[in-house]
Order: sequence, then structure tokens, then C-alpha cells
Amino acid sequence: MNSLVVLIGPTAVGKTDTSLAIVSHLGCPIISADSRQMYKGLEIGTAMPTKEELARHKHYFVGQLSPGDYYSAARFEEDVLRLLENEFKNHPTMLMSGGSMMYIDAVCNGIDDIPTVDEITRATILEKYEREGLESLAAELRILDPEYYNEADIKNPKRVMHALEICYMTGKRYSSFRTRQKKKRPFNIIKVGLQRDREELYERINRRVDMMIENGLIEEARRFYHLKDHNSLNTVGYKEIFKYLDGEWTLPFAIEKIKQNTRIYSRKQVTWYRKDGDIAWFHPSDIEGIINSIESRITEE
RNA sequence: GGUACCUUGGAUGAGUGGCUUAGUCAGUGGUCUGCAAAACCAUGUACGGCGGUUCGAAUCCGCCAGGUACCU
Repeated sequence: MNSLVVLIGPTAVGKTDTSLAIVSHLGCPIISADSRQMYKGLEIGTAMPTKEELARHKHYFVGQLSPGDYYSAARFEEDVLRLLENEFKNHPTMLMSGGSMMYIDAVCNGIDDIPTVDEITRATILEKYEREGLESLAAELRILDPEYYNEADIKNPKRVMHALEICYMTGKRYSSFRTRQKKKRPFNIIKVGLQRDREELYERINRRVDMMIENGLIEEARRFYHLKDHNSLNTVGYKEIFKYLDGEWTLPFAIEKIKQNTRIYSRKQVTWYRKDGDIAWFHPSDIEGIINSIESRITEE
């Protein structure tokens, strides 16, 4: 059976280097699972692999979207599965590497088949939310879909709005689309996690942010300033610089905030991965251990 | 040397005698099925020191320490 090696770990832990090492060994392309590196032009702020690295190994899902494009975890699932079907013909083992937990989860476990919300419905609900407030929407959801209402995170506007969008658009309950079942994949999934002590990770984050500034993050952000309301730019590293450009924050403060928000992000990632018992954890310096672990799990199947 | 004011949890900052550890940020833990580097949730008994008044003090009084402003 074919295998998909999934390399995960918090931001700045060293996934790029490790993934290059793995791929050199396996001789396959890299599937990036990073919701922000997908956008063209966000090279510095998303710590995209360098041109050389991109040239040395084929990378999928890096720098292919425009910052204004719509994309989602569900699309990623679809796109990756289609790609894998094709790539497995030549490469029995493939590598996916990235830090977007939800995207990785979508590929490994699947997302239920829920229709994509159209612009009109989205705008309608958003306007309703802005006019009537969250409680009003929640009350409506309670009537339209009591089952979901009872289990949902009612204080989270995004969740409530999305459920309502689906109810409005399809005329059915949002919960009727949720099977909450994991999808079976026609390939073996080998999860490898990278971890470092928190102190070590935080130091790397701080250093990397300083490097980004040196390398021209401010200029890069300035180029995308006009798109700052798009989700792709609602991203650590850019949103803080936008505040600086708006004159709201001083530069040193914005830089401090980038470091802080990156640390917070890394912690969220760790939290997400913690509950996944299928991950074999390694320090990034232990390339040999990582390769051995992958090899042993490939041959096991 | 004198006078006035200030001193609250990692930061900021309300609170003038009991009802409540205010709130915000950070930190930490967590949620997660269609914008996820998003969004959301949980979590801090602190009141400069010592003594006094009081049934009860962060809150009133005294002394001490530190700070700020003004005066000589």
C-alpha cells in the first residue's frame, strides 16, 4: 500500500529543513500543508522555502494562489487526494509537510461534504450579524438547528454564522451534513512530529522574526496593504505591520507583537497535535531517527 | 530641610470600610469538520512595610521605605 508521510510541528521548529532531508531520501515531491504559503508573494512573512529549495524539489501548494483567492481546508482535501492518486503512480511514498492543523486534518480524516457558501448568503448573514448581533443569530440557530445549537460553540461568531449560512442556503439543518465520521483513505498515513523545548522554540521564533524584518517584511507587507482585509493577509507578521503602517503602532512594538503572536500560534499548534496519539515525535536534529521511523513504518504495512 | 500627592497580581488599571479577586493585555490550559497563521472558551484572592482604630481595612489613622511635583 502507498504511504503518505505527514510531517507536522509548530511554526519555526524546522519543518522545511527536515522535509528536504526526508524528500532527498524518499525521492518524491513535497506537498505543503500551509494555508498561508499557498499565496503568491508572501515569501518573507510566511517563511516560504527559498527559490533554491523550491527548485531542488518539486513543491505543491506553494505560492500558487493570489491573496484574493478563496480557498479552504475542504478544497485542500480534494486537491491533495486528487494529486496523490496521480503521484502515487510514480512515488509509492509521498511527503506532506506543514503547520496548518486543519488542512492536515482534512487530508488525514476528511471533512464532511458541506456545500460551499455562496457570496450572497455569506453577505446576508454577515450583515445580519452586524445589525442584530451574535445573540440574535444564536437564537435563530436554536430554532433552525437545535441539535447543532446544543453542541456548538455559541459564543464563536464564525461557527454560528457558518451554521446559519448552511441552513439558509440549503434549507436543511447544518447538523444534517455532519457525519462526524473519519473517512478511510486508500493509503497508509505515517505521522512524524517535530518538537523542541519551548524555550528553544521561542528563541528560534524571535530570531526568525528579526530576520524577516531584515529581509524586507515591511516592504512586502506594504505591497499587500491594499488587500489587508482579505483572509490571506489576516496573518501573523502582516497584520501587525499594517498597524505600524497605519500609524497605530510603533515599529518596535509591532515587531514585539509579531513575536508574541507567533509564539501564541505555535502554542495552539502544539495543543492541537498533543491529542493525536499517532504521531512519532523527534527533535529536528535527529534526521536519522526520523528516516528510520519512516522506513520501519513503510515496511510494516 | 519643608509641603502636597502617589505606591494594587508579570504589565496596565478600577475600586474610599464588609456584598465581587473589576476590566484589559501577557502567561498557561483548551475547543476546533469550509476564510483556521482564523475565531472562540477557561484560568490570576494582589493591594509597599510595620503598627493602630474597627466585629470587619486595599479602603481610616500613625510611623517607616520608595517615587513624583513644587517650595526653601
